[in-house]
Amino acid sequence: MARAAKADPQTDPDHVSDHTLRDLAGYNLRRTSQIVQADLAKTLEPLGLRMITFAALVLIVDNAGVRQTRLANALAIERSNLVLIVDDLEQRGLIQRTQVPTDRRAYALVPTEAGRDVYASALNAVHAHEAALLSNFEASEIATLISLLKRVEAPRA
Amino acid sequence: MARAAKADPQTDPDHVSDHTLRDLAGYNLRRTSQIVQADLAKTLEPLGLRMITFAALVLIVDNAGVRQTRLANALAIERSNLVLIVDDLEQRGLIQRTQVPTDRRAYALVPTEAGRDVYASALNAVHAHEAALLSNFEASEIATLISLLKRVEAPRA
DNA sequence: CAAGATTGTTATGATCTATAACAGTAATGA
DNA sequence: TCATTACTGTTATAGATCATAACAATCTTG
Repeated sequence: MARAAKADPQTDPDHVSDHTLRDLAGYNLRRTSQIVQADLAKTLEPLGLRMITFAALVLIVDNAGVRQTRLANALAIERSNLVLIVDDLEQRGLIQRTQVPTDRRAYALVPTEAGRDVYASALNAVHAHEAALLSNFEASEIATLISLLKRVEAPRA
Repeated sequence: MARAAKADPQTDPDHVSDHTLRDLAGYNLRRTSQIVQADLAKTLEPLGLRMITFAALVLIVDNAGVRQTRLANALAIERSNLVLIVDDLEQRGLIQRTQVPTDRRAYALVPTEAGRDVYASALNAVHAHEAALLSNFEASEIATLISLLKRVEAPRA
């Protein structure tokens, strides 16, 4: 609990003070996000999923039949960048591109049984990851954090 | 006030439900961070600064004489990636690489007068940007957000 | 039916990041 | 002392990420 003397920022001549940056919400957001994303990536790696691939799978399972343009909008990425992500999920047999009877341009994205299985285990892994990451937080504090993050985002939605 | 009928998520057949992702702190963190970073980048662009270049300049002004390895650690980036950032700042005449008498391998990074000027105006711009971004937040809420973000990061520091 | 808009796709370039290797220099220990 | 080891800044490189433009096929609209 007591800080080691040599690590005291006040007396360590090599300490780099970053209080100016740490007063900025944007900087803290960036740093925290980087750490959590890196950790989350490690959690999903054994399942063969990247963050964005996982997110796409979740939305396809939760919204069976969704089309690519709407999925890209929901993920806030470009349609063109979604193509390879959907290719990936399809090649792994987790989803399928099925024809839309009323529009021959579009594909309805539907999960396979395997896709639903991976969805379930990936979600479990991510939930466990978050519980560990936030183990020193009260449930109400996590709710507050998420609520505040959403409110920052909301005016621009 | 009242939501337009066609935009009601409950009745809009094209609505993509993302509640599963929105329950995850990591996903909200990612989305919010992306938005804020993009906005912040626009704020700094007129000053010829990128996010990371701005952050480096701030730390050099606040820690005159800091060396590159420590600066890279403070910014949580690789030394090799810092080189071009320092090159950039030096070529703009905002900082200087000065020799360290006790170690001929290292450079002490010090701000120029111009660097201090850009620091001041960039910081003003960023503060104004954050005030606008968080205009619907109480001061205490911003403090809470920053505090929570730091606590997520802290155990891994 | 003609003009315009939309869907998924490909190609491409910009940016960002991590890794490995290197020369020069410093620190360490036999 | 001097041989080994570690550190500093640097270069080169490859991977990942992302936005933009252009395209054919298809749909919508006037």
